[in-house]
Amino acid sequence: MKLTEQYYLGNDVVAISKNLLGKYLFTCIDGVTTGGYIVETESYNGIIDRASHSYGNRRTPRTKTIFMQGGIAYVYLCYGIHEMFNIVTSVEGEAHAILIRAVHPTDGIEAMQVRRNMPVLKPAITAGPGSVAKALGISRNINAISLQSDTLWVEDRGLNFTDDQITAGPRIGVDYAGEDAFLPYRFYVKGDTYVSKPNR
DNA sequence: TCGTCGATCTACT
DNA sequence: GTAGATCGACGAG
Repeated sequence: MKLTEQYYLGNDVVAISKNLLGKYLFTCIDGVTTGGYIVETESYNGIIDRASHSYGNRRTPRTKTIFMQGGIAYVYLCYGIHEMFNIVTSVEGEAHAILIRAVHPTDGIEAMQVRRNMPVLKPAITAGPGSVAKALGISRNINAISLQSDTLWVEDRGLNFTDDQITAGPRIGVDYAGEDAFLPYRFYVKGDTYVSKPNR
């Protein structure tokens, strides 16, 4: 059930992003397992993608994780507040990454509510990348961790969405990326309550 | 060393 | 609809 290392090594990051919809993402942090199935992703297509941290082959202490071999997590801080969780794909040096923007929770919902300080369950609990990371207990100290570990992994439980249930569109919050901001690299499940911005 | 700003979310008007 | 939060990465000098 757990996706194999091989799954993450493909060189078509956009295809993998789309395929990840319906896969189950789990974390086991502090002995608590939380997770659900992925309903929204964005692709970051290596050093030629102006929206990516790796654009122009920019290697720094922060971005070096993206350049590693696929099958690991890339976690970083944005706006000084939010941690973002990405899955690194392809082989070493390609710098492909997939941002997990929204998850439909199925397991450990109470623990997520505590982490989010959200006593009443609302769709916003895992809608948006900052929310997903916080709800799942993901922080920068699991940056570069393997998705074969027992802390963080993705499962295939046979849930599949058809093309007419999936929408592709431009990515969010990447206006600075020029032409690349318009690429249809964002995928989400049409009509799912937990998608962050259904109307874009 | 310093200044700028970001793959965002929430609360409040 | 819009402002404020809040900090580290990065490029300029």
